[in-house]
Formats: sequence, C-alpha cells, structure tokens
Amino acid sequence: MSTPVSSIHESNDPPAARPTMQDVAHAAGVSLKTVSRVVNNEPRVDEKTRERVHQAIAQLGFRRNDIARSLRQKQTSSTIGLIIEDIANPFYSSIARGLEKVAQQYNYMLIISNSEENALRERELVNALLSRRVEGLCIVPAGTDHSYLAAELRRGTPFIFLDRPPLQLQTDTIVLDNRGGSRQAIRHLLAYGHRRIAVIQGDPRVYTGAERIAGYYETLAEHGIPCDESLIYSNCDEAQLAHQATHALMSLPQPPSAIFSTSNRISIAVLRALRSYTQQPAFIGFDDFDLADMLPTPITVVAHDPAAMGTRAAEILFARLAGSTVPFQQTIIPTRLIARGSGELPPPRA
Amino acid sequence: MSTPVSSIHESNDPPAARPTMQDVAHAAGVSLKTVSRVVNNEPRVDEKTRERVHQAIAQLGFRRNDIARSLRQKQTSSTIGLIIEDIANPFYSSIARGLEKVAQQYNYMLIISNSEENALRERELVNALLSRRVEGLCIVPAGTDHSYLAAELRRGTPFIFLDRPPLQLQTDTIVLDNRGGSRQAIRHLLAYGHRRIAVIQGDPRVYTGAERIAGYYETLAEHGIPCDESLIYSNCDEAQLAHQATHALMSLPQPPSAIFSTSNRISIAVLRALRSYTQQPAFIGFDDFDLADMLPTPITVVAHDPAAMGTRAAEILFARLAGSTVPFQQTIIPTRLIARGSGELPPPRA
DNA sequence: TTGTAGGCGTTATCAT
DNA sequence: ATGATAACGCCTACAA
Repeated sequence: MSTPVSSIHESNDPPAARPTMQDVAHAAGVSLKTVSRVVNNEPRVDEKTRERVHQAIAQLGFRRNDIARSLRQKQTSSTIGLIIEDIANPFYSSIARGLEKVAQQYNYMLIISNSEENALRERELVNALLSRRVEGLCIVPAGTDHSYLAAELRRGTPFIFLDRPPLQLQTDTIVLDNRGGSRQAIRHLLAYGHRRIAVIQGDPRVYTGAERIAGYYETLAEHGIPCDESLIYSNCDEAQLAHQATHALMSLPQPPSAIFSTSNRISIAVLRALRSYTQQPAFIGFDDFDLADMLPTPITVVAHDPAAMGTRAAEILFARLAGSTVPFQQTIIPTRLIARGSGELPPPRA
Repeated sequence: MSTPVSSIHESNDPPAARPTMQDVAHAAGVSLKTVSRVVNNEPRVDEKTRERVHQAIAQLGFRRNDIARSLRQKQTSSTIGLIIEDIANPFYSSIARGLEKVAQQYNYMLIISNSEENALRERELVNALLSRRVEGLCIVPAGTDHSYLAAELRRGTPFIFLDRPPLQLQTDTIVLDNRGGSRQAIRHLLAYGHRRIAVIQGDPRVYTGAERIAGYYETLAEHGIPCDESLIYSNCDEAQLAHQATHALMSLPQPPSAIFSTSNRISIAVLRALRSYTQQPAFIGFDDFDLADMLPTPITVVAHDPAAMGTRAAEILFARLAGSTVPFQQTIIPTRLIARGSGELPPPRA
C-alpha cells in the first residue's frame, strides 16, 4: 500500500534557514525598512531599489512572516475560527463552505475544529482558538453555559452562534426555523388526513430537538388532536435506535399512519427500517438529503439552506470586525416543505 | 428573518485592552518571567506565588498570546493547512475529518481553504498559508506545476499531496487505486456478460480521470474486446452534461448494455437520467455514496475510504514534523467493489 | 525561587 | 527616498 519514491532526504546539506527581511536587506544592500516597504508595496521607493530588493527576495526565497507581522500590527491575525460537531456531516460542511467563501473575499483564513458534541472539548477549542487570536469565532455549541465568553465578547471579539443559541450569554445567533418547519410538516400530514402521527426524534433537550417537538405538539393541539405519547420515540440519534423505534411503531396494535423524523440521520435509518413493510406509512423528515427524490417513494422533507447559515454568520462577523455596534441579532433561516411523495401518502382506509 | 436582541454595544465604556503577562505581573506583584513560569506550568515556583498569579490571571482575564509565543519559540505555529476544492463535497470533508482527528491528538489546528479547482487560487492559498507559517500542508492539487514548492520543501516544510500526485515535484503522495478500481468494475461487468460498456467520465486529463479511463481500456484490451469510442463520453462533470450523455447513449441504434461512471457526481446525474428508461442498463459507479443501497435498484460501486486518506496524510505529516527523513512515500488507498444489484443486471438477450 | 536582558521578525515613528 | 530605533508579547539564557 505504500512505496518509497525518492528523496531529498539523502542529501546532507542542512536545510537553509528561512531568510528574514534582514537577510534580504543585506543581500540587496539596503536597510530593513526599505525591504519592508517593498514587501508591502509602499510608495516612495526608488524603482531601481525596488527592483534590487525584489531580486534578493526571489533569490533567497524570502516569504514574509505573517506571525511576526500580526504581532506588530494591531493583532490582526486575519483568521477566524469555526467550531462544529463534525465536518464530515454535510450540514456542517455546508455551513463551513458558506463561511469560508465570504472569508476568502476578505482574505481571511478559516480554522475549523470538531467538538464531537463534547462540551469540554468545545471549551478547550474555544480557548485554543482565542489564544491564537482568531479575530472572531463561529460556534455550533455543544456546551450548556457560555458565560465564560462574556469578558472576551466585551473586549470586542465577535462570537456568532449557529444552529443553537448560546446559554447564559447574549450574542449574535443564527438558527433555523425549527418550530415552523415542524409545524409545516405536521400540518401537511394533517391535511392529508393523518391523525396518528408518530415522531422519531433525537435528544429533546437539545435546542433544535426541543423546538421541533414543540412544533409537533403545538400543531396537534391547534387542531384538537389528542397526543398519544406512545407514538413518540426520543434519543434516536443513533441509527440503530431509530431503526428499533421504527419497528416498535410498526408493530403497535394500531400503528401510526404517518411518521415524522426530526433529522437527516434519523430519516435515513427510519427509511431503511421501513423497507421491510408492505404497508408504508406517510413520512416526512426534517432536513433535506441527497437522493431523497430518487428513492422508490420520493421523500417529502422540511428543507433549508445550511450554506446560508454560514454566509449570514460571516456577514455579521465581518460587520462586527469592521466596527458595527448594532444590537445582537437573531437570524432565523426559513424552512420550506418539499412535497415529493412520501408525505402525501394517504392514511389507510379504516 | 432577523431581529435585534439586546446589546452590550449600548454601554460606552471602551472595551478593556487585552492584558499581557506584564499586566498580570504588575497585578500580582511579581516579574513577567514568573508569570510566564506559572502560565507554562513550569516547576520551581512557590505555591503562594503561583496562587497569586493565578488570581491575577483570572481577574484580568489574561490569555496567553500564542502568536507572540510562536514567534519566540522556534516558529512552531502548531497549525497545519489543507487545501481542497470544496469542503462541501463529502469526499473532501471526509479527508478533512480524518486529518483533523489526528491533528487534534497533537494539539494542532487545521486551516482549511477551498481552491475551487483554480490553479491560481491554489497557489495564492499555498503562499498565504506558508506566510502564516503552517508547519505542514496537505494539498489536493488543482495546479499543474508544483516546482515552486521545492525550496520550501527543502527547507523542511512537509507537503503531502492527496488524491493526485504533484507535478514537477517529488513529495509524499496519497492516491486511490484509481486504475485498479476501474479494472474491478469493468471485469465485473464483463463477467456478467457485458460487451458494450459505456463510460461517462469527467476530464480525462486530470490524474484520477486518466487513471480510471486507462483501467477501462486496459481491461477491455486484456479481454480482447474492441473498444467502441462512441460509447465514451468525456468532460461530463457537470450534472447536465452527464445527463445529456446518458440520453445520447441510450438513444444509440445499439445502446450499451452497461454504463460505468467515473465519479460520484456523475453517477447521480446518470441515475437521474436513467429513470426514464424501462430497459435499464447495468451500472457501476466509481465512489460510493449515501443511499446507494436504497435506490429502486441498489447501486454497485467502486468504494474506498476517503477518511483514510486524511489520517494517512496526517501520519506522514506528523512523522515528518517529528524529524522523519525516510524517502517520500506514495501510498495507494485500496478500492473495493460493492455489488448491490445495478452492476449485476445481465445484458439483454440478443 | 525569582528576576534581568535580549531577541524572535515584523511594522511604526521619527529622523535624515 | 532611505534608514535608525523602538516596540509588539512572549520565551530563552543567564544571573542573583
């Protein structure tokens, strides 16, 4: 699986040290400051001098040390941080993409860290990033208390919370219309005649989970539908648990005529489990996913735009960096129901 | 969509400047060096002193400036860079995940940049990252000449190329077994009796594309099957072009009995196009994708492990940072054919 | 156990 | 147009 290729490592010459502006200055026979002027494209440098300096730079392979630079300049690292749960999750990678797109326009670099949903890890990462002097930080929080950021926030570092609001802290926040999305889904199922609507959800104590299940309860209540708690399965973020929940629901003496899943990952597990049943319940899932339209019964979903969360976060962040002192904003990213078929299956005729 | 929440911005007190070790030293009534000792957990500090310093740190909200630190310490930024085409693409985000997982173990941060397949942009990003003194760089190259990295490489900065080898440069490289994967796919189709096997591919001049199509040609030749160039559609990376190619193939007087797609994105576009035909050709795609097993005919693919590319890159990178001078390695990540149904459809009986 | 002096590589200030 | 000097915040080396 691995084969040696060739090597510069055989040669014994010690690698040349990295040249500094001082080295360039010597080589070009000018002062350090003149090199700095050339490197930074400052005016008022003689063309001949500039040329000589450029040659020395090329010859020595000089590259400005932005770390030293940022130390002297007013601590501008031109770097922002993003803390998410898992970059391999398409929801987060879309956020990252939106954020980085804007960051590139400002010539900022993006440091991405995965908290793995661990509050302690999250805090370590926040501290590590702040020590590195990121100029702003976007966080999909796993922790439950962000008051420790208050001092840093007052000091001027912008924090943007994504997907879930901060706790014990006031700052800019961008969330989905979780409750509204759920309401759309449940209203849709009700409109198609469903009355026994099951829910397979993750952790209802997490913000998004709480909002989504609240949308379910609210909508049922508004329509005067009594809520049957035996149709609600929680903490099914693991595929296997979602799988089991599905089978449990379908094995009830009176199975639900529709299932609502509160997330992407759960939806997929549920759909896998549902394959073994001939009588398919209606199904709607929160979050869109690739190929939802290609399944034997195309899947109706509550869709949204994760990349928009990233770009919106970036807009606010860079506005803050530019000095904006408008009040903290809560941005709500809209959801929309995409009817593809699975959500329009009618209930079985009684 | 956006509502003001509240604000610290109304208060007029200028945000406190960020305290330095010097400030802490004054507050604690000790010297700067003692603060440094406490912050870095050095021994030989009196417990009482340590306590006083900790209090001052807490009170002032001091946070060590790792930028200044890394300037004085032997330029260790504890940061590595990753340049990919698009973090929103699951292939790349999996690589990023693998890389970051290992980086976290070493307490390194990961800067991710998207080149958008633009060679110029790639080079700018490389330069920007090197100026920030990333200690190593992983690159999925878009450019066609990486000789400009030679000096930096000799100087000791490790460069790891992912998915495609560097051009005009020797360094550590990690690629998939592209050719072998294609060979598996084509042999599989041949074994099921197919003789007219179409290919819908991307740009055959890109390394991965060249290898994959070479595997196709080789395998046909080995089996003495004449190659019909009218069955090969290139440059179909755009979904719409792949779509059109599929329809063109299926409209031939003698359509192919099997289709091989050389990438993920193309596969999905092809499958969308194929939905409108009753007589389905056999199909195999390079790259696995979510829900491939859930489509009406589950999709046979050439699968591999993108996260392994990331972790392998990290292993090599950190070994180099630790001083390894073994020859450059080319690592080949294996592929495996996953037969799910679409690749086992027989050719129509003549 | 604690402190002083110097320097990392750059930019800011002020002089020439 | 060019340069000398100080400073950014911290760590290293050495001294007390």
